Parts: sequence; C-alpha cells; structure tokens
Amino acid sequence: MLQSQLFIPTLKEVSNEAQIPSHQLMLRAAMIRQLGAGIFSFLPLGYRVAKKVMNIIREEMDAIGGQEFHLPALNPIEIWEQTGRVEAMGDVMFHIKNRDGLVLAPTHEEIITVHARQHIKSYRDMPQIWYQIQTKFRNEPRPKSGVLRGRQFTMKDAYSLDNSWEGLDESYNKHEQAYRNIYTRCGLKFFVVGASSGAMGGSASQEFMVESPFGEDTCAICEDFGYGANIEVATSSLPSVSRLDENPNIEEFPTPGARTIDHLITKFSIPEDRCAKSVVCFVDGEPTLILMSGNDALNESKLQSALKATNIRHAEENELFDLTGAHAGSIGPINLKTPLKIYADKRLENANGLVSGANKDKFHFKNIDLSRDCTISGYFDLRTIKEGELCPTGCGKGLRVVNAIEVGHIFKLGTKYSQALGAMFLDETGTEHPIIMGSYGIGVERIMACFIEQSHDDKGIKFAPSIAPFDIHLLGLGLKKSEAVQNACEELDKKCKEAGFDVLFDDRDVSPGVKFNDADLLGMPVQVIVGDKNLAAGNVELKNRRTGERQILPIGEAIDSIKVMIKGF
RNA sequence: CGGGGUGUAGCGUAGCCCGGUUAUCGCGCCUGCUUUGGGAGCAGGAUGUCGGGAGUUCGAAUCUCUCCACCCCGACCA
Repeated sequence: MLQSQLFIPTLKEVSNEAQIPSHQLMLRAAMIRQLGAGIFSFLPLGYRVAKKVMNIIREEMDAIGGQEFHLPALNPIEIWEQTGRVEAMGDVMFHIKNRDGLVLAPTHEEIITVHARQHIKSYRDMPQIWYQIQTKFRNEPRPKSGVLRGRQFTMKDAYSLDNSWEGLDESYNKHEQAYRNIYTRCGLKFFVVGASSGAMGGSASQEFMVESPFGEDTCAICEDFGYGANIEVATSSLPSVSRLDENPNIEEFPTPGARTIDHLITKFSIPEDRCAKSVVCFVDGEPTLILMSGNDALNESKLQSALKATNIRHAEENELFDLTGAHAGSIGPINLKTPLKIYADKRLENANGLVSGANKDKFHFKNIDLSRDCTISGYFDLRTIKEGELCPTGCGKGLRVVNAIEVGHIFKLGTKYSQALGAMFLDETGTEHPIIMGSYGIGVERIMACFIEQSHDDKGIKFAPSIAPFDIHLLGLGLKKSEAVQNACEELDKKCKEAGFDVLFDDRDVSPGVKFNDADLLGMPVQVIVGDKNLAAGNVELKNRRTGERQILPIGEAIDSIKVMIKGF
C-alpha cells in the first residue's frame, strides 16, 4: 500500500502524560489516540496489529474446537442480579442511565450461562467451547498506562461447558495449551502462575504473565520456572517455628520503647521467629487477631480465602486500643481486653517459647505456648513470601519476586453460574446436575502493549512478522528525481506482494531521513531501501529492524533474502 | 474516594510566584525557490474562547472562588 495515501500521522514527541514506552510508542507510531481517561481510538495501523493478534487467537481457539459467538455488550441487569454480581462488581459495572434495567457487560459468564440453559439439556450436548472477541466495559476507578488498563477494551473470552469434572480439567488444559500457543505466536516472553480465583469463584485458576516494571501484579517465580504463583497465593519452603523442650509458664516483662519486631530482636535479643506479631483486622466486620511469626507480612488475599471472607480491613489506631487495651507494638493473644477470635500462620502451629505483646503498653509476655495458653481458631498459610526464599517444589532454588502484567487468566469456575441461573443437564441415569463451567480471558490490547514493552529501542518499535502491521517497509529514496528508483520500487512492491508479503511502500516526497526515522519508529520487520547510489550498481539494501543487520545485494536476489530474513524472526 | 500535579495554535511548550506593549519558542501546516542516504535551507504566510463559568481590578494567561478534563501516587481491581 502507498504510504502517501494512508493515514499514519507519526509524532516526533508526545506529552509527558504518556509515561511508559508502549504508550509513548503507540501514540508516536500512529497506532492509537486517546479520547478520554482509559478510552482509546485505534488508528488504521494499530487496528491492523489488533486484527493480526485477534486472528492468531481465533485460529488457536478454533483449533481446540472453540465456536465463535458475538454476544451483546448491552445486558439486562436482571440476569446479573441472579448471580449476585451486580453487587459484587459494584461501581466497576457501567449502568445505563436513560433506560432502566440495562448495564454494559464487563464479562460474559452470565450471558453464556443463559444460552446454555436454553439449549444444553443432556450430557450428550457437551463438551462445548464457546468464545467471542468483543468489547468489554469496566468502570475502572483509575485507568492508567495507556491501553494496559482502560475502561473499554477488547477481550477474547471463552467458556467451556462440561458434564463432568474430568471434562472440565480437559477443557481447561486445552485452553492452557492454546494460550501458550497464542502468546508464543505473538512473540511474547511470558510465564504462567497459579492465581487466586477471587470473586470469580471456582476451584483453580492460572494467570499468564509478562514480566514488566509497569505490571500491577506481583509474582513469585522459581529461577528455572518450575514454579510460579501470584503473590496472593504464593508459598515458599520455609521451616515452621520449632517446639522447644523447655516449656516454662508465661511471664510478663517490661519492653520499653519496643514498638516493632525489630526492636524486640535487637534490644531484647529475641530470635525473630520466636516473636509472634499480632495484627488486628475486621473480617466481614468481626474484629479478629492474626498471629504471624517475626516480620512475616500478613497476606490479605490468603486471609480472605482462608476465612472465606468478602471484606477485610485493618483496625485503626483507636480501634486497636479499644479492643485490646494496648497500642500497636504491645498487642498479643493473651490478656485481651475484649475476647477476639484468633487465627495464626501455619508456621506458628503448636509453637511455644513465643514472645508477644501483653495488651498493656510497654509490656510483653514470654514463654507463650499457643496450644497451652491461647485458643487458636485455626492455623492457615497467611504469610506473604519474600524474595530469595526457597521454591516450595523443593528444587532447592530461590524464588524471584517480580512485577508482571496479566495478559490472560483461566478459571475452573465449576457450577457457580450454572447453579445460580439454573443451567442444568441430565446425566446417563436421568439425574439432573448443574453444567460444569470454565472461563478463559485474554486482553487483546495488553498483548499489543506488552509486545512493544518487550520489543523496542530508542528509535521505535521492533515488530515480529506475526503481528506487524506490514511485513515489509519499502523505502524509495528520491523517487521524484529518479525514474529508475521509481521503477525498481514498483517492481519490488509487486514481487513482494506476489511472494505473499504485506508491503508498506513509502512513496512520499520527503527526505530520506524522515523515511528512515519513520520506518524505525513504525517497526516493520524488514526495511527494503532503494536509492539511486546502490541502484546504479543494480543493488538494493535490506535492513533487519530487530537486529539492525544490513545487506546490500542485487535487486534480483532481494525477494529470496527477504524470505530468509522474515523466516529468521 | 484521599493526596499531588497539569490544562496556553494541529503537536510539544515558555510566560503564572511578583497583574500592565501585539502571548514565547520549536515542530507541523500553506506559498515560492533551492535541497534529497538518517527528522533539509532560505524567504514569505495562516492558525489562540490562554479548559469553562463567576469574581477582584482602570487592566487578568497571571490573583480569588467554583466547575470540568487529564496525568501521577494511594485505596480499588471481576
């Protein structure tokens, strides 16, 4: 296609509102323009990339037997009320103001389940994999980082319907493999982590992650990728606090100035893991004391799922005093002013010889035996793992803690939605069961942005052929001046097309520098440069945008070399 | 929702504290000539509700109030 006739308004500079490379480059390379907070228009070049990503997704979904739907974004709120998600979503869901009873869909579990209820009646009707690529609306409180977190975005969402739990496992595994194929084909470096199902419900879930300092998720990954987990669920191999043979009675002792665990460790020579740190939280409104070993950080996600709670908040300073009789630093499980339910981290299970606050300012107890001196309602894994701790698989390697961008998430939903909406089937014996479901999502814009994050330099984007807007950027230098260059370009353009390549022919009457810089910015995998100097000797130049490698070769050999170069990506 | 910041031509910006000529500069755009292998040169030209509204003042981009939009940090994140 002729660049002179296309709308590709590249920018030399962008406002400092765009702070991360992918956002800056998508603006500069004329892929997107911002219309409002978290709202973006795709320009032709950007949409070409989006379409290539969507086609890869489509091919891989079709390959596992997926059937493409197109569901409405406008949904009757009534359906969402039946699963309790109007409340669960809260402000995230957009509500239509001038037509009662309609919302904009943030995802489509409910709608899929409704259609399944209408027609999936027998175990013989399953398995099914239904998917769509569609616009989602989520009223994010704070959109950020360009297209990485928007209020309107494109998502491939898929849903599996099965008649058995084994069937669900199979559908889930198919999706996992399809997702791996999709990211690999898009040229993304990614990893997979175990994740929390959160408010989606269900038994298991995994997230597909791209490491990035701009990621909003934190993951623990083993150096050799044998283990990966979202920090919300990550565990590590760490010894429990051992039980001491000597077990004297508890004893109060003064600890002036000791407000932190570190003070107890340094000023009173107490081993870190013998310190039982107390945290007071309101769990669904009920004040609860949580005991952690040493400086272990309480992981609220773990607490939430362990106690099956929906809302957790830390107690405020004045509430702490009212409940326990002491201020932060002197709180503990014994001698509480108000009896509180007490949970403890698994590392403290059955531990003794512990030091904890006396619920009296500037005093602690020592020799605490949790099984003798306290009533612990339950021991759970509640700690947040730290960088460098050993991999829980026992491989002996350390864990890295990294920021990451979530580009996909797969869930074993189970029967939460089918039960709520009454999507039932009859098994071989005529017994009725709820359909067993899975749900699988991929963010299309996130794939694009993540690719650019991983593949750019100070000049611009370095696209892989699989998702590049064009395969080849043909640069004609001094076209007006030289008929030979013009003819050579037209000839090459034609030959490249015949060879099956998409070609962007820069036929604009602008200086060579402009063309080179635009070409590097836009980032097509191969640049073919035709200028009169090389052409005088019958040569053209190829440039590999990724490696920067250049070849000057006879025009007749260009096509074959381009093929080799593109294959090498 | 809390905290911080920004809003000036198509884009990027200076000026604002300390009110006072015709609102600065670069890019882009239009006309002409020259130029053409890494964002060309010269000459001429067009383009502004200084985010909106209200106020203070002889006079407001500049001070005050208010509303709006956007960005960043936090909270939140199916």
